[in-house]
Amino acid sequence: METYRMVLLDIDYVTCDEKPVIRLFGKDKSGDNEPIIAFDTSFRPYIYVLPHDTDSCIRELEELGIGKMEVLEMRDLGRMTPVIRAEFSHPSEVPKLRDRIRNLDSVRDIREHDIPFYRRYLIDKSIFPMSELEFQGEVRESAPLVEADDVKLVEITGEVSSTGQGTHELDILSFDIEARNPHGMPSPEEDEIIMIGVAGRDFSRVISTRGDHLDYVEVVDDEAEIIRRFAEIIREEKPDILVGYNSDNFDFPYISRRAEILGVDLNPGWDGSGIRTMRRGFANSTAIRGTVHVDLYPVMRRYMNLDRYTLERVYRELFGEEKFDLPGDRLWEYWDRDDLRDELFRYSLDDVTATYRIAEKILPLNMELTRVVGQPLFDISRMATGQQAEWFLVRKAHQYGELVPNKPSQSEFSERRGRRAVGGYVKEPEKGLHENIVQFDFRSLYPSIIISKNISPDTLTTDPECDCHVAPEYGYRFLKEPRGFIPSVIGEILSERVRVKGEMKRSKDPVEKKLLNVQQEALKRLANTMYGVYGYSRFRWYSMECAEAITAWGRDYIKRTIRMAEDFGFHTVYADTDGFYATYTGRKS
DNA sequence: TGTTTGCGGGG
DNA sequence: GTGTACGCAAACA
Repeated sequence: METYRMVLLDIDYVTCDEKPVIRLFGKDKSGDNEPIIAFDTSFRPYIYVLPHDTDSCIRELEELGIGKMEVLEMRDLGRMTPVIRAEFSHPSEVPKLRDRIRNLDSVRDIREHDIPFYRRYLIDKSIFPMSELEFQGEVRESAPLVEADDVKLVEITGEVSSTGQGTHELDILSFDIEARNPHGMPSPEEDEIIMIGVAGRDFSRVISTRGDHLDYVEVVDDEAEIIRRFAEIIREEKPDILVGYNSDNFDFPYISRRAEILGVDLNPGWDGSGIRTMRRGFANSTAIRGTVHVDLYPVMRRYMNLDRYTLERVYRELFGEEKFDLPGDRLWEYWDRDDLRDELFRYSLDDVTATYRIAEKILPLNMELTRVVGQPLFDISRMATGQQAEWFLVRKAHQYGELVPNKPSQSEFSERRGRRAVGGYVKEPEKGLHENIVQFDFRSLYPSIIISKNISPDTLTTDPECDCHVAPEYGYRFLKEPRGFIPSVIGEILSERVRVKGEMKRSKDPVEKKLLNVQQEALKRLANTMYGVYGYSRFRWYSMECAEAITAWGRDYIKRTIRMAEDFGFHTVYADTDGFYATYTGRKS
């Protein structure tokens, strides 16, 4: 048995002899950064059962065939409650049995029955994707469902833990396809792929069937060969991250369909698996096992506020330069005409280089969010910020011994929808040019209010006798003691941010300084997300009372501050939520 | 005024 | 995958 260290990139589970096997994909840090798959056969799924009566509940669960059970005390929205931790042999048992368990006479409720198995593993083992982890293991000749001879295989035979190390120089590969499109948007049913551009740290090239006079073009025989070569590059390079722009919904589905039509078998995954496209509601997501595929389009939509999110627009916004562009509907002409073809090659190369540059700029923040939230970058890059906050809280709940509330049912969801908390106080700006303006604003107003007023679903009370903070306008009461779950978590985030900022100030190394800056930025984003999620209708810790109380206190504070300023002779010209602008008149208004 | 539908990105 | 999912503007009733 030896100790291994690896940077965790991807995680999944497979079934072997009817048992689940967790597989961790990453780069070996105890070796020479080579690809490694570590697998763990010892982890089992479980849910929490809240009984009316513990003994009869255990009996009823035994009758259902639940073998392993443990009685625990956990906190449920502030109240200590006995729970039964019921273990299953396989994740697929959970959806099969949970409704029957929920409907047992002795059962009050069930919890944490919808946590994907790989997420449960990350949370329970306190390990973080894009960070280094350490484990005891033994090298194996083979691993469950792995058909590859170029990856190190290790069975986990001892404890898994985080080393706390986070630095790892990222290996990013970007890609972009071009198709011949004589009738508008290309359709994979009839329109061939003519180019695939790829770019890494110190190379960029275009794979195509033409263009052999250009040094950046790799010429291959036919379309099937373009696709095969692309999959081969991914398989051989095994980059940490593969990025595209709208690649979830365009490039990858297109490549997959063309490969299918042409009869090309693709296996770019570390385990020899192919391109997997999954339906996620309306949109798709596409994954390659081992390599983290990040579609920058949803990332950029969340990252900045623009009218449009075309690659051109986003690139201009980030770098202040124009990208080489061609009219999209005429690209096929550029391919067909000898005098225009070189421009199409340049366009392809420019697109893929732009994608790479955007990735270099944007991924660090997503890496840090991944490290803080503790879910895979693949998921984080596709999650709404509210979801990121929620998964962060699910992890914290496990750490604190708190039960995670269930997701809202369809009826709860539709009831919540449409209800909106009143927002911040706004005083419409006075028209005109104002001179000698003074400005005031609160630093992170809402997070501070949540902490100072202890606003949390588990501190909300109807007890008129309690020692409470009472919300203005609404009169909602929040216990002063003990500290609520969400205020504690926000407090943790903010003090961690203070620590990181201090370290940043002390640091002399510019690279380290930059990393620490991104770290504190990620923490700031997470803290600022927390106030909004109380009113987010899919949120597990949803509470309209909390959402309303926060903004009510916010309005109260800003209005009182404005009043005080006016008593000193200031005149407010404009105010919004957490700050205001004023002129000095010297007169009390 | 409230409710339903359609779209974004990609070539 | 312990699945089934966004958010907004425009069009419509």
